[in-house]
Amino acid sequence: MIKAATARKTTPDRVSLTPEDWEKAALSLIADKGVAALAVEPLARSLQITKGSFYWHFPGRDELLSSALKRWEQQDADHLERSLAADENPAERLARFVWRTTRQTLTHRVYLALCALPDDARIGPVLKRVTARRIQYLAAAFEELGLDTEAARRRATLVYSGYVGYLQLQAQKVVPERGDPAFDAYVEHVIESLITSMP
Amino acid sequence: MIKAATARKTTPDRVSLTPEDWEKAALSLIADKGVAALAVEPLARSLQITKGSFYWHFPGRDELLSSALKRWEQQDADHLERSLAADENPAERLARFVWRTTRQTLTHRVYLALCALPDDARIGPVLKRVTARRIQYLAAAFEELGLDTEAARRRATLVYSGYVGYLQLQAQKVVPERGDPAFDAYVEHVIESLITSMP
DNA sequence: CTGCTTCCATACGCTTCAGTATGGGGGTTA
DNA sequence: TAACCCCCATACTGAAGCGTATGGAAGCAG
Repeated sequence: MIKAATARKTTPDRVSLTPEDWEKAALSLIADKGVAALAVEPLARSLQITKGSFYWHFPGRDELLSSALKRWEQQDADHLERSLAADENPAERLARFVWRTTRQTLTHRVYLALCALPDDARIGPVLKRVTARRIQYLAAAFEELGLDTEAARRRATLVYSGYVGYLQLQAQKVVPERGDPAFDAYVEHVIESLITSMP
Repeated sequence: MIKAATARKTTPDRVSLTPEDWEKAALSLIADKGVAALAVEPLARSLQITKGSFYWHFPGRDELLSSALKRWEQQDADHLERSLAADENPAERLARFVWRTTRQTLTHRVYLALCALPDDARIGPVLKRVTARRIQYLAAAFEELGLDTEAARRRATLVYSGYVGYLQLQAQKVVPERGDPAFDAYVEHVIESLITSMP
Protein backbone atom coordinates (compact mmCIF):
# COMPACT_ATOMS: atom_id res chain seq x y z
CA MET A 1 0.00 0.00 0.00
CA ILE A 2 1.82 3.00 1.29
CA LYS A 3 5.49 2.71 0.52
CA ALA A 4 6.64 6.17 1.40
CA ALA A 5 6.65 5.36 5.11
CA THR A 6 9.30 2.68 4.83
CA ALA A 7 12.23 5.05 5.04
CA ARG A 8 12.11 4.78 8.84
CA LYS A 9 15.39 4.01 10.55
CA THR A 10 15.87 3.36 14.23
CA THR A 11 19.62 3.62 13.89
CA PRO A 12 20.30 6.35 11.39
CA ASP A 13 22.29 4.43 8.78
CA ARG A 14 20.80 0.95 8.85
CA VAL A 15 18.51 -0.04 6.05
CA SER A 16 18.25 -3.76 6.73
CA LEU A 17 18.19 -5.67 9.98
CA THR A 18 20.87 -8.15 10.99
CA PRO A 19 20.58 -11.18 13.26
CA GLU A 20 22.44 -9.15 15.85
CA ASP A 21 19.66 -6.58 15.85
CA TRP A 22 17.11 -9.28 16.53
CA GLU A 23 19.20 -10.80 19.29
CA LYS A 24 19.72 -7.50 21.06
CA ALA A 25 16.06 -6.65 20.79
CA ALA A 26 15.27 -10.09 22.18
CA LEU A 27 17.54 -9.54 25.17
CA SER A 28 15.95 -6.18 25.85
CA LEU A 29 12.54 -7.71 25.72
CA ILE A 30 13.58 -10.54 28.01
CA ALA A 31 15.05 -8.09 30.49
CA ASP A 32 11.88 -6.09 30.37
CA LYS A 33 9.01 -8.55 30.19
CA GLY A 34 10.56 -11.95 30.76
CA VAL A 35 11.30 -14.88 28.52
CA ALA A 36 7.65 -15.77 28.12
CA ALA A 37 7.07 -12.46 26.39
CA LEU A 38 9.62 -13.26 23.73
CA ALA A 39 7.31 -13.84 20.78
CA VAL A 40 8.14 -13.26 17.16
CA GLU A 41 5.25 -11.07 16.14
CA PRO A 42 5.36 -8.63 19.07
CA LEU A 43 9.11 -8.38 18.68
CA ALA A 44 8.71 -7.62 15.00
CA ARG A 45 6.15 -4.96 15.81
CA SER A 46 8.53 -3.33 18.26
CA LEU A 47 11.13 -3.23 15.49
CA GLN A 48 8.63 -1.73 13.06
CA ILE A 49 8.84 -4.68 10.74
CA THR A 50 7.02 -7.91 9.94
CA LYS A 51 7.58 -11.58 10.63
CA GLY A 52 8.78 -12.08 7.09
CA SER A 53 12.06 -10.50 8.04
CA PHE A 54 12.49 -12.62 11.12
CA TYR A 55 11.94 -15.92 9.41
CA TRP A 56 14.46 -15.01 6.83
CA HIS A 57 17.19 -14.52 9.46
CA PHE A 58 16.20 -17.30 11.86
CA PRO A 59 14.67 -20.74 11.47
CA GLY A 60 12.32 -20.08 14.37
CA ARG A 61 11.76 -18.73 17.84
CA ASP A 62 13.96 -21.30 19.54
CA GLU A 63 16.97 -20.38 17.49
CA LEU A 64 16.53 -16.70 18.28
CA LEU A 65 16.41 -17.50 21.97
CA SER A 66 19.46 -19.71 21.75
CA SER A 67 21.44 -17.14 19.81
CA ALA A 68 20.49 -14.34 22.14
CA LEU A 69 21.45 -16.38 25.18
CA LYS A 70 24.73 -17.33 23.59
CA ARG A 71 25.51 -13.67 23.05
CA TRP A 72 24.53 -12.83 26.60
CA GLU A 73 26.63 -15.63 28.07
CA GLN A 74 29.67 -14.57 26.09
CA GLN A 75 29.27 -11.02 27.27
CA ASP A 76 29.02 -12.13 30.86
CA ALA A 77 32.08 -14.35 30.58
CA ASP A 78 34.02 -11.39 29.19
CA HIS A 79 33.09 -9.30 32.18
CA LEU A 80 34.41 -11.92 34.54
CA GLU A 81 37.56 -12.24 32.49
CA ARG A 82 38.27 -8.56 32.79
CA SER A 83 37.63 -8.71 36.50
CA LEU A 84 40.25 -11.38 36.91
CA ALA A 85 42.75 -9.47 34.82
CA ALA A 86 42.81 -6.68 37.38
CA ASP A 87 45.38 -8.09 39.79
CA GLU A 88 44.45 -6.38 42.99
CA ASN A 89 44.44 -8.31 46.22
CA PRO A 90 41.53 -10.73 46.66
CA ALA A 91 39.61 -8.76 49.28
CA GLU A 92 39.77 -5.65 47.17
CA ARG A 93 38.67 -7.64 44.13
CA LEU A 94 35.71 -9.13 45.97
CA ALA A 95 34.56 -5.78 47.26
CA ARG A 96 34.87 -4.32 43.79
CA PHE A 97 32.97 -7.27 42.36
CA VAL A 98 30.10 -6.69 44.75
CA TRP A 99 30.01 -3.01 43.94
CA ARG A 100 30.18 -3.65 40.24
CA THR A 101 27.17 -5.93 40.39
CA THR A 102 25.16 -2.89 41.37
CA ARG A 103 25.61 -1.55 37.85
CA GLN A 104 25.20 -3.24 34.42
CA THR A 105 21.53 -3.43 35.06
CA LEU A 106 20.60 -4.99 31.72
CA THR A 107 22.74 -8.06 32.32
CA HIS A 108 21.22 -8.51 35.75
CA ARG A 109 17.70 -8.15 34.55
CA VAL A 110 18.32 -10.76 31.91
CA TYR A 111 19.81 -13.02 34.55
CA LEU A 112 16.78 -12.43 36.72
CA ALA A 113 14.44 -13.28 33.89
CA LEU A 114 16.34 -16.46 33.11
CA CYS A 115 16.17 -17.52 36.75
CA ALA A 116 12.43 -17.78 36.29
CA LEU A 117 12.78 -20.70 33.89
CA PRO A 118 15.67 -22.82 35.08
CA ASP A 119 14.07 -26.00 33.78
CA ASP A 120 13.84 -24.85 30.21
CA ALA A 121 16.03 -26.95 27.96
CA ARG A 122 17.53 -23.92 26.23
CA ILE A 123 17.85 -21.70 29.30
CA GLY A 124 18.92 -24.16 31.98
CA PRO A 125 22.37 -25.05 30.66
CA VAL A 126 23.30 -21.44 29.93
CA LEU A 127 22.11 -20.28 33.30
CA LYS A 128 23.92 -23.07 35.05
CA ARG A 129 27.20 -22.32 33.31
CA VAL A 130 27.01 -18.61 34.07
CA THR A 131 26.16 -19.19 37.71
CA ALA A 132 28.86 -21.80 38.15
CA ARG A 133 31.41 -19.51 36.58
CA ARG A 134 30.54 -16.64 38.86
CA ILE A 135 30.58 -18.75 42.00
CA GLN A 136 33.85 -20.27 40.95
CA TYR A 137 35.27 -16.81 40.55
CA LEU A 138 34.20 -15.86 44.06
CA ALA A 139 35.42 -19.11 45.55
CA ALA A 140 38.85 -18.65 44.01
CA ALA A 141 39.12 -15.23 45.59
CA PHE A 142 38.13 -16.55 49.01
CA GLU A 143 40.67 -19.30 48.65
CA GLU A 144 43.32 -16.72 47.99
CA LEU A 145 42.29 -15.18 51.25
CA GLY A 146 43.29 -18.34 53.07
CA LEU A 147 40.13 -20.40 53.25
CA ASP A 148 40.32 -24.06 52.35
CA THR A 149 38.51 -25.22 49.23
CA GLU A 150 35.25 -26.24 50.86
CA ALA A 151 34.98 -23.24 53.14
CA ALA A 152 35.71 -20.95 50.24
CA ARG A 153 32.99 -22.58 48.19
CA ARG A 154 30.45 -22.27 50.98
CA ARG A 155 31.29 -18.64 51.49
CA ALA A 156 31.13 -17.97 47.77
CA THR A 157 27.75 -19.66 47.59
CA LEU A 158 26.48 -17.53 50.44
CA VAL A 159 27.68 -14.31 48.87
CA TYR A 160 26.23 -15.25 45.53
CA SER A 161 22.94 -16.32 47.07
CA GLY A 162 22.80 -12.94 48.69
CA TYR A 163 23.28 -11.33 45.32
CA VAL A 164 20.61 -13.36 43.57
CA GLY A 165 18.19 -12.96 46.44
CA TYR A 166 18.66 -9.24 46.52
CA LEU A 167 17.92 -9.07 42.82
CA GLN A 168 14.60 -10.73 43.53
CA LEU A 169 13.80 -8.44 46.41
CA GLN A 170 14.57 -5.43 44.27
CA ALA A 171 12.16 -6.71 41.66
CA GLN A 172 9.56 -6.94 44.38
CA LYS A 173 10.38 -3.39 45.45
CA VAL A 174 10.74 -4.30 49.10
CA VAL A 175 14.35 -3.19 49.39
CA PRO A 176 16.10 0.03 48.43
CA GLU A 177 17.40 0.49 44.89
CA ARG A 178 20.73 1.85 43.80
CA GLY A 179 20.77 5.57 44.38
CA ASP A 180 19.10 5.31 47.74
CA PRO A 181 21.59 5.92 50.57
CA ALA A 182 20.13 2.92 52.38
CA PHE A 183 21.27 0.81 49.44
CA ASP A 184 24.88 1.87 49.87
CA ALA A 185 24.65 1.18 53.57
CA TYR A 186 23.35 -2.29 52.85
CA VAL A 187 26.11 -3.10 50.40
CA GLU A 188 28.65 -1.96 52.95
CA HIS A 189 26.96 -4.21 55.47
CA VAL A 190 27.25 -7.17 53.13
CA ILE A 191 30.91 -6.55 52.42
CA GLU A 192 31.57 -6.07 56.09
CA SER A 193 29.71 -9.21 57.11
CA LEU A 194 30.88 -11.61 54.47
CA ILE A 195 34.18 -10.37 53.12
CA THR A 196 36.06 -7.98 55.36
CA SER A 197 35.45 -10.05 58.46
CA MET A 198 37.50 -13.02 57.40
CA PRO A 199 39.10 -15.04 60.20
CA MET B 1 -22.59 -38.48 22.19
CA ILE B 2 -21.27 -41.09 24.54
CA LYS B 3 -22.62 -40.54 28.02
CA ALA B 4 -21.72 -43.80 29.72
CA ALA B 5 -18.17 -42.69 30.40
CA THR B 6 -19.12 -39.93 32.80
CA ALA B 7 -19.10 -42.03 35.95
CA ARG B 8 -15.39 -41.31 36.52
CA LYS B 9 -14.22 -40.26 39.97
CA THR B 10 -10.67 -39.35 40.87
CA THR B 11 -11.14 -39.45 44.61
CA PRO B 12 -13.48 -42.29 45.43
CA ASP B 13 -16.05 -40.38 47.43
CA ARG B 14 -16.13 -37.02 45.72
CA VAL B 15 -18.87 -36.49 43.24
CA SER B 16 -18.49 -32.77 42.67
CA LEU B 17 -15.53 -30.43 42.77
CA THR B 18 -15.28 -27.45 45.10
CA PRO B 19 -13.48 -24.15 44.56
CA GLU B 20 -10.94 -25.36 47.09
CA ASP B 21 -10.11 -28.31 44.87
CA TRP B 22 -9.43 -25.97 41.98
CA GLU B 23 -7.31 -23.68 44.10
CA LYS B 24 -5.18 -26.47 45.47
CA ALA B 25 -4.71 -27.93 42.04
CA ALA B 26 -3.75 -24.48 40.81
CA LEU B 27 -1.11 -24.10 43.51
CA SER B 28 0.32 -27.50 42.70
CA LEU B 29 0.53 -26.59 39.08
CA ILE B 30 2.15 -23.25 39.87
CA ALA B 31 4.71 -24.95 42.08
CA ASP B 32 5.41 -27.45 39.37
CA LYS B 33 5.34 -25.55 36.10
CA GLY B 34 5.10 -21.89 37.04
CA VAL B 35 2.35 -19.33 36.91
CA ALA B 36 2.42 -19.14 33.13
CA ALA B 37 1.34 -22.77 32.97
CA LEU B 38 -1.80 -22.04 34.92
CA ALA B 39 -4.37 -22.39 32.18
CA VAL B 40 -7.97 -23.43 32.61
CA GLU B 41 -8.19 -26.16 30.04
CA PRO B 42 -4.99 -28.02 30.97
CA LEU B 43 -5.93 -27.75 34.64
CA ALA B 44 -9.35 -29.18 33.89
CA ARG B 45 -7.77 -32.04 31.99
CA SER B 46 -5.52 -32.84 34.94
CA LEU B 47 -8.62 -32.99 37.11
CA GLN B 48 -10.37 -35.27 34.63
CA ILE B 49 -13.07 -32.77 33.99
CA THR B 50 -14.04 -30.07 31.51
CA LYS B 51 -14.02 -26.30 31.47
CA GLY B 52 -17.74 -26.23 32.08
CA SER B 53 -17.10 -27.06 35.70
CA PHE B 54 -14.48 -24.41 36.14
CA TYR B 55 -16.55 -21.59 34.76
CA TRP B 56 -19.35 -22.51 37.05
CA HIS B 57 -17.14 -22.11 40.14
CA PHE B 58 -15.04 -19.15 38.98
CA PRO B 59 -15.68 -16.12 36.80
CA GLY B 60 -12.37 -16.64 35.03
CA ARG B 61 -8.71 -17.43 35.19
CA ASP B 62 -7.78 -14.29 37.08
CA GLU B 63 -10.14 -15.06 39.91
CA LEU B 64 -8.74 -18.55 40.26
CA LEU B 65 -5.25 -17.14 40.50
CA SER B 66 -6.30 -14.55 43.04
CA SER B 67 -8.13 -17.07 45.17
CA ALA B 68 -5.26 -19.52 45.08
CA LEU B 69 -2.78 -16.83 46.05
CA LYS B 70 -5.01 -15.68 48.86
CA ARG B 71 -5.09 -19.20 50.22
CA TRP B 72 -1.33 -19.51 49.91
CA GLU B 73 -0.68 -16.21 51.63
CA GLN B 74 -2.95 -17.10 54.52
CA GLN B 75 -1.18 -20.39 54.95
CA ASP B 76 2.19 -18.69 54.98
CA ALA B 77 1.08 -16.11 57.51
CA ASP B 78 -0.14 -18.91 59.76
CA HIS B 79 3.25 -20.54 59.63
CA LEU B 80 4.92 -17.36 60.77
CA GLU B 81 2.35 -16.90 63.49
CA ARG B 82 3.09 -20.30 64.92
CA SER B 83 6.80 -19.56 64.76
CA LEU B 84 6.34 -16.48 66.87
CA ALA B 85 4.21 -18.31 69.37
CA ALA B 86 7.13 -20.53 70.29
CA ASP B 87 8.86 -18.28 72.81
CA GLU B 88 12.38 -19.52 72.69
CA ASN B 89 15.24 -17.09 72.75
CA PRO B 90 15.76 -15.13 69.53
CA ALA B 91 18.93 -16.85 68.38
CA GLU B 92 17.35 -20.24 68.82
CA ARG B 93 14.26 -19.05 66.99
CA LEU B 94 16.29 -17.74 64.08
CA ALA B 95 18.25 -20.94 63.75
CA ARG B 96 15.06 -22.94 63.85
CA PHE B 97 13.53 -20.66 61.26
CA VAL B 98 16.40 -21.24 58.89
CA TRP B 99 16.21 -24.98 59.38
CA ARG B 100 12.48 -24.99 58.93
CA THR B 101 12.75 -23.25 55.60
CA THR B 102 14.52 -26.34 54.33
CA ARG B 103 11.23 -28.22 54.58
CA GLN B 104 7.69 -27.24 53.39
CA THR B 105 8.88 -27.58 49.85
CA LEU B 106 5.53 -26.81 48.23
CA THR B 107 5.28 -23.38 49.81
CA HIS B 108 8.79 -22.57 48.70
CA ARG B 109 8.25 -23.72 45.19
CA VAL B 110 5.17 -21.56 44.96
CA TYR B 111 7.14 -18.65 46.33
CA LEU B 112 9.84 -19.30 43.78
CA ALA B 113 7.32 -19.38 40.98
CA LEU B 114 5.77 -16.12 42.12
CA CYS B 115 9.17 -14.47 42.25
CA ALA B 116 9.29 -14.91 38.50
CA LEU B 117 6.44 -12.44 37.98
CA PRO B 118 6.81 -9.69 40.56
CA ASP B 119 5.30 -7.11 38.24
CA ASP B 120 2.04 -8.92 37.74
CA ALA B 121 -0.84 -6.94 39.20
CA ARG B 122 -2.29 -9.95 40.99
CA ILE B 123 0.98 -11.51 42.12
CA GLY B 124 3.04 -8.47 43.07
CA PRO B 125 1.05 -7.28 46.08
CA VAL B 126 0.75 -10.75 47.56
CA LEU B 127 4.41 -11.46 47.07
CA LYS B 128 5.38 -8.15 48.55
CA ARG B 129 3.28 -8.67 51.65
CA VAL B 130 4.64 -12.15 52.25
CA THR B 131 8.23 -11.06 51.79
CA ALA B 132 7.82 -8.01 53.98
CA ARG B 133 6.22 -10.12 56.71
CA ARG B 134 9.04 -12.61 56.70
CA ILE B 135 11.76 -9.98 56.74
CA GLN B 136 9.96 -8.17 59.53
CA TYR B 137 9.89 -11.39 61.50
CA LEU B 138 13.63 -11.82 61.09
CA ALA B 139 14.37 -8.20 61.87
CA ALA B 140 12.38 -8.38 65.08
CA ALA B 141 14.42 -11.35 66.21
CA PHE B 142 17.68 -9.60 65.45
CA GLU B 143 16.50 -6.60 67.35
CA GLU B 144 15.81 -8.79 70.33
CA LEU B 145 19.42 -9.85 70.04
CA GLY B 146 20.51 -6.31 70.67
CA LEU B 147 20.88 -4.77 67.23
CA ASP B 148 19.40 -1.36 66.61
CA THR B 149 16.50 -1.09 64.22
CA GLU B 150 18.44 -0.33 61.08
CA ALA B 151 21.18 -2.86 61.67
CA ALA B 152 18.58 -5.50 62.43
CA ARG B 153 16.78 -4.73 59.21
CA ARG B 154 19.96 -4.92 57.17
CA ARG B 155 20.90 -8.21 58.73
CA ALA B 156 17.41 -9.59 58.19
CA THR B 157 17.52 -8.52 54.56
CA LEU B 158 20.83 -10.26 54.10
CA VAL B 159 19.61 -13.48 55.66
CA TYR B 160 16.45 -13.42 53.63
CA SER B 161 18.31 -12.62 50.44
CA GLY B 162 20.45 -15.64 51.15
CA TYR B 163 17.33 -17.74 51.46
CA VAL B 164 15.76 -16.52 48.25
CA GLY B 165 19.00 -16.77 46.35
CA TYR B 166 19.60 -20.28 47.52
CA LEU B 167 16.14 -21.26 46.34
CA GLN B 168 17.11 -20.02 42.89
CA LEU B 169 20.41 -21.86 42.91
CA GLN B 170 18.68 -25.04 43.92
CA ALA B 171 16.33 -24.67 41.00
CA GLN B 172 19.38 -24.35 38.79
CA LYS B 173 20.84 -27.46 40.39
CA VAL B 174 24.19 -25.85 41.05
CA VAL B 175 24.06 -26.30 44.82
CA PRO B 176 23.36 -29.32 47.00
CA GLU B 177 19.77 -30.22 47.87
CA ARG B 178 18.38 -31.21 51.21
CA GLY B 179 19.52 -34.72 52.01
CA ASP B 180 23.03 -34.10 50.81
CA PRO B 181 25.48 -33.78 53.72
CA ALA B 182 26.98 -30.74 51.98
CA PHE B 183 23.61 -29.08 52.31
CA ASP B 184 23.60 -29.44 56.08
CA ALA B 185 27.14 -28.13 56.22
CA TYR B 186 26.09 -25.10 54.22
CA VAL B 187 23.13 -24.31 56.43
CA GLU B 188 25.38 -24.56 59.44
CA HIS B 189 27.75 -22.18 57.73
CA VAL B 190 24.96 -19.69 57.14
CA ILE B 191 23.77 -19.82 60.73
CA GLU B 192 27.32 -19.52 61.96
CA SER B 193 28.12 -16.59 59.69
CA LEU B 194 24.97 -14.55 60.04
CA ILE B 195 23.30 -15.47 63.30
CA THR B 196 25.57 -17.06 65.87
CA SER B 197 28.37 -14.59 65.30
CA MET B 198 26.54 -11.56 66.58
CA PRO B 199 28.68 -8.82 68.09
C1' DC C 1 -44.27 -37.07 39.41
C1' DT C 2 -42.97 -32.37 38.75
C1' DG C 3 -40.11 -28.78 39.09
C1' DC C 4 -35.98 -26.54 40.68
C1' DT C 5 -31.16 -26.14 41.71
C1' DT C 6 -26.48 -27.76 41.27
C1' DC C 7 -22.78 -29.23 38.66
C1' DC C 8 -20.82 -30.52 34.47
C1' DA C 9 -20.46 -31.65 29.06
C1' DT C 10 -20.33 -29.97 24.46
C1' DA C 11 -19.97 -26.86 20.96
C1' DC C 12 -18.98 -22.42 19.32
C1' DG C 13 -16.58 -17.77 18.36
C1' DC C 14 -12.64 -15.00 19.27
C1' DT C 15 -7.76 -13.87 19.87
C1' DT C 16 -2.76 -14.64 19.71
C1' DC C 17 1.03 -16.64 18.01
C1' DA C 18 4.04 -20.21 15.30
C1' DG C 19 5.42 -21.35 10.99
C1' DT C 20 4.88 -21.59 5.66
C1' DA C 21 4.20 -19.99 1.01
C1' DT C 22 4.65 -16.82 -2.17
C1' DG C 23 5.57 -12.71 -4.29
C1' DG C 24 7.77 -8.25 -4.95
C1' DG C 25 10.92 -4.16 -4.52
C1' DG C 26 15.56 -2.60 -4.88
C1' DG C 27 20.18 -2.91 -5.53
C1' DT C 28 24.09 -5.43 -7.81
C1' DT C 29 26.40 -7.69 -11.62
C1' DA C 30 27.31 -8.97 -16.13
C1' DT D 1 18.90 -3.88 -19.64
C1' DA D 2 18.32 -8.36 -18.02
C1' DA D 3 18.99 -11.64 -14.61
C1' DC D 4 19.75 -12.50 -9.84
C1' DC D 5 19.87 -12.31 -4.95
C1' DC D 6 18.94 -10.17 -0.56
C1' DC D 7 15.49 -8.63 2.46
C1' DC D 8 10.95 -7.99 3.59
C1' DA D 9 5.44 -7.83 3.05
C1' DT D 10 1.21 -10.33 2.83
C1' DA D 11 -1.68 -13.93 3.28
C1' DC D 12 -2.55 -18.11 4.54
C1' DT D 13 -3.02 -22.70 8.02
C1' DG D 14 -3.14 -24.67 12.40
C1' DA D 15 -2.71 -25.05 17.33
C1' DA D 16 -3.93 -23.26 22.10
C1' DG D 17 -6.40 -21.02 25.12
C1' DC D 18 -10.24 -17.80 27.00
C1' DG D 19 -14.78 -17.06 27.65
C1' DT D 20 -19.91 -18.00 26.43
C1' DA D 21 -24.12 -20.39 25.43
C1' DT D 22 -26.81 -24.03 26.00
C1' DG D 23 -28.35 -28.45 27.23
C1' DG D 24 -28.48 -32.41 30.19
C1' DA D 25 -27.96 -35.52 34.28
C1' DA D 26 -28.57 -36.13 39.17
C1' DG D 27 -30.35 -34.97 43.44
C1' DC D 28 -33.78 -32.83 46.45
C1' DA D 29 -38.44 -30.51 47.65
C1' DG D 30 -43.02 -30.32 47.40
